[in-house]
Parts: sequence; structure tokens; C-alpha cells
Amino acid sequence: MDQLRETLKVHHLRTTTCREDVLSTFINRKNALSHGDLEGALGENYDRVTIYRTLKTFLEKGIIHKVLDDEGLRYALCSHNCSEEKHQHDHIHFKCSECGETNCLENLHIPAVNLPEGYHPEHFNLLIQGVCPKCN
Amino acid sequence: MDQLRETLKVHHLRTTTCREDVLSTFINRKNALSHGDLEGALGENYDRVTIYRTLKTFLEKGIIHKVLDDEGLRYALCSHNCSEEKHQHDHIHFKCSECGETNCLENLHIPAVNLPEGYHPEHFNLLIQGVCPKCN
DNA sequence: AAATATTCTGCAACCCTGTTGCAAGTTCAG
DNA sequence: CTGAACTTGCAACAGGGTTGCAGAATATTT
Repeated sequence: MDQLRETLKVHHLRTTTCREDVLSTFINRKNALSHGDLEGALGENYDRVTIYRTLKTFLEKGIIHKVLDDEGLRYALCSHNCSEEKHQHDHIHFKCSECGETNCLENLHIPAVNLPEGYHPEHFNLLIQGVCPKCN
Repeated sequence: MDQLRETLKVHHLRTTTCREDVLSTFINRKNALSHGDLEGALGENYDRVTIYRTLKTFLEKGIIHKVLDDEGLRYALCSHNCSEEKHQHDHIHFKCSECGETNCLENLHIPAVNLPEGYHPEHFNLLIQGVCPKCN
């Protein structure tokens, strides 16, 4: 509980129940969540718009990051402290076609790619779809 | 013109002006297109729904493939003849943060990744964001 | 502890994406 | 050139995502 407040404080965000609840939902479920997932979990307590704004704020502050998905955006906690100034994500996302869960494979880094002359890469986003260990 | 009809025929699709126009838009602009792009290009001639259905059909038949993007789905031509049975895409997509264009880097393959025990990968989707040669 | 400035929230409204059902219009094969 | 099969347009809907604004909550100052 106090850890939630601490996290918010570090990022210069006011403590509100919505932010605490969204944050703890991310911590409890460990996989990437869509806005719909959060609305399903918290929708009776908060307005859709508030959840959207909370996600947007968390994105800007470096608390969560976007996860690309073939059927819509999801969001996941940033593991290593990102900040407003700098997001660092070169890990891989795995989406299971059975259970539908998308997870960060924090320990696996995206391999280097030799881009042609003139390309200046800044961010990498690798989504692998397949069957996860649980559904195997 | 005949080439368009030929392509449609190969995939067992009837020749309609909408399909021809969508297909030629993909061929002329070479980058990945969103539904909105197509609606902008052809919207006065065809209903939104028809464009959606055309995209869906082309996806199923293996004429185009989805391109993940952090701000919505896009679509691009399949270069090497995909079919209804089998899509094969392990190339890289590059999105330029300056001009906003997303392009397929057909010649670059996604490097192999050593997944932990139990993961069975099927599809790979790598989006690299940065600055492209044109905007450099 | 109260007043203030600042920040959040909820509501209403809006636009975009994507889908479905149905009737009318096209395409293609015989 | 006729019919069966397919495609289109329209209407309607559900969901994602955003903005403006008034009222509520939080943090800060005294």
C-alpha cells in the first residue's frame, strides 16, 4: 500500500484512489493490460475517462509502457525505473494465442539489427505470438 | 490495370472497382496504409464499410498483412505470394517519427531469438521507430 | 487548522475504428 | 441472358480514445 504511494510520489503524482487502484491492478495481474481490462476490473468505481487519463499520465511519467498487439494497444509496468525523460525498453513481448495473455519477457533483449544506411533507430518493439508455457 | 485483375483472380476474388482501387493505392503509395489513409484516398467513391470489408478480404486471402503500430493498425502488401493458407512475414517494419510513414524493410529478417523453455513462437512482428533516410 | 493554488475527477459530447444485418446491385458461369 | 453467388451501401451499433468544463479532492502555505 505504502509502496504504491511511494511510486506515485517518486513520479510527482498526487495520491488518488484511482491511481492506486490502477497501479495495484498492474502489480497483481502480471501481464499486459488493455484499457478494457482495467475498466472491467475497476469500471464500477471510476469513469472511463479517468482510467484513460490515468494511463496517459502513467505513460508520460514512465510508470508503464505501451505494448503493441495485433488487436489493440496494451500497457505493462516498466520494470526498470523509467522516467519522464527516458524510457528504455528493448525487451520482448510474447502473446499467447491460447489464453490471450501478453507478457513481457524482461530478461530477453531484442537482438541487434543491421539497418541500411540512413536509418536512425530509436525504439524497438518486438511482439512474438505463439503458445506460452502455461497453455502448452 | 490487367495486373490488378490478375492478382484478384489468382486469389479467387471477383473484380470490382473498389478492390482494384484499393489494390492500386497500395501499389502506388509504397508504405503501409491505415484504413484512414485509404478512406482519405478513396472515401468519396466508396463507403467506409466497403473499404473495411475489402481490407478484411485482402488480409484473409494473403494479399496484404497487418503492420502493428503504436497508434493503430496499418496494412501493407505482401511481397512474396502469401496465400489463404499461409502467411509468411518475418521482415521488419520501420516507422519514421518525422514523416510518420511506416515501411516494410523486406530484405531484413527478424533475428532469431532464444526463447525460454516452453514457448512456441509462431509469428514475429518487429517495429522499429526512428528517423528514416528521407527525413535524416 | 483554514485558506489557497493546483491538480484530478466525472459528465457530456464528440470523432474514429471496426462490425453486423439486410436489401439492392454486380459479377460470373452456364 | 438468366440465375446463383457474391459485393455494396445504408443504418445501426459497440468500443476506443479525446476534449472542455465545472465541481471535488489534494497538497501547500500560513
